[in-house]
Amino acid sequence: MARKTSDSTVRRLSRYLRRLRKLDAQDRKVVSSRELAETTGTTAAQVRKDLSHFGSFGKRGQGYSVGDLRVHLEEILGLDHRWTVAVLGIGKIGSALLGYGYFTERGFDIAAAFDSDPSKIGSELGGVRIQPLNALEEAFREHRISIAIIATPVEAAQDAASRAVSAGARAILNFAPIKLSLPEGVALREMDVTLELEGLCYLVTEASTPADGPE
Amino acid sequence: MARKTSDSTVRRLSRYLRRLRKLDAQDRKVVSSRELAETTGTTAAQVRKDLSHFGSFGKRGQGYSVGDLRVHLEEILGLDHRWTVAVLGIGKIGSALLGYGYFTERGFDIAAAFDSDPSKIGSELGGVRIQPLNALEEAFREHRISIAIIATPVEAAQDAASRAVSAGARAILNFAPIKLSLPEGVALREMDVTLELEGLCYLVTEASTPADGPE
DNA sequence: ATGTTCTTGTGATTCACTTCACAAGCGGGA
DNA sequence: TCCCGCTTGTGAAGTGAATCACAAGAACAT
Repeated sequence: MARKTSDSTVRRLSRYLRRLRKLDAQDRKVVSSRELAETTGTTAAQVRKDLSHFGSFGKRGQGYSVGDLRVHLEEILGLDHRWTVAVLGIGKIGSALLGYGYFTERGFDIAAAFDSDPSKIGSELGGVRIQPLNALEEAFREHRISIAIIATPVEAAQDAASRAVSAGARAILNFAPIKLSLPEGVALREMDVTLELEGLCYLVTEASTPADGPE
Repeated sequence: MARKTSDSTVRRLSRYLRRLRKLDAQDRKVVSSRELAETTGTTAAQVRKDLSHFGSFGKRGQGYSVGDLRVHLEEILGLDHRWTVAVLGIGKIGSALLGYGYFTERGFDIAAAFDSDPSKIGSELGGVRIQPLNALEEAFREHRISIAIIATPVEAAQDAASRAVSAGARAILNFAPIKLSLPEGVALREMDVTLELEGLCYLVTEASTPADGPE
């Protein structure tokens, strides 16, 4: 089943799941596609299309069982078990990630942290000891780490990523403002603050240029 | 000119600009759509389509002038002047942002920082003094802040955002894992680490389920 | 001049995602 | 049992973005 699920669909599924977990915590039993849509910023039809891609989880006339759908989505997204991640580069962003509370709560454990700066190595942050890069291979093997978060300065990002991949990483979350080149089959997502800020600048600028027309 | 530029186009323009600045620093004079495409992860046709949306900047047979195109893009994106931003919520992420070096370098100045925790107020981080939320309106006015970065805990995010908007913010960059509701006309971009991580989990999981067929 | 080579700019086409619209089905009440 | 209100699941239609493909044009050599 389920061929070629687009990135945007996956992102929406995550949002649905987030909502479902909240509803579940509130002991809600059922939810309609309409409500799910409104609270996650999409349309009812979209919700149903997204879900129907993976099976038929609802009851006509009733809606979806919060608990069941939650379990289904967790399974679809691969979130029915915890994930172990590593952070490479313990600068401002890396440090923030090590102490970021939502991770554990959402099923992600940071098992290892790496930096090349000798003065940082050995210290502990958020309960994780910072190790030198040459400990990377062993740590990845030992903890079965499959996701690497790249938070190094831009010059070091490609090397760090390549190294993580050869050590076994199958997915990279990249905070460095650079286009990483990775072997086929390694998943990649980017988090680029300045890129998003620049996008906002465009929107603000565009909205205030009296340049053209109504709307 | 230029009606309805899509988000994805704007994002690509940012990437082109980033590349052009680098080429400019290396004293490169011209660049082809092909090279620009390869170094930013898209196709030559896409680059030309994106640019032609705003005008005709290249020379047939030659390519684009690095300097000229850079200036054009900076103007299009509204990056021909500096922007002043505020950070709301000085927890892990907020602190990281205050010290994040790339901002200044990229034309963004953090002019103000706010938190509700009395123990944080008054202290200085990255050269910015942390203020109480009730100083927000005045600071926004004084510094003409148009972009607010929301880095509060999820419960406080909607309030913080609404307040920033009524104080004059015209764009919000939201780090809190919640769908903000904002008045029409206010630009919004989201940075959600767990959402991206979950997306990666899906990709990794999908890639390793022998479930169905060959590619 | 003329031809060759190169790269842009852009209509036409293809592709993928979203929205629409409605039959199918469930539960509850009379 | 039969009807009615409600919501799902899903083909069909619509929309918008990415890709293709090629004419237009620029430089340069001969």
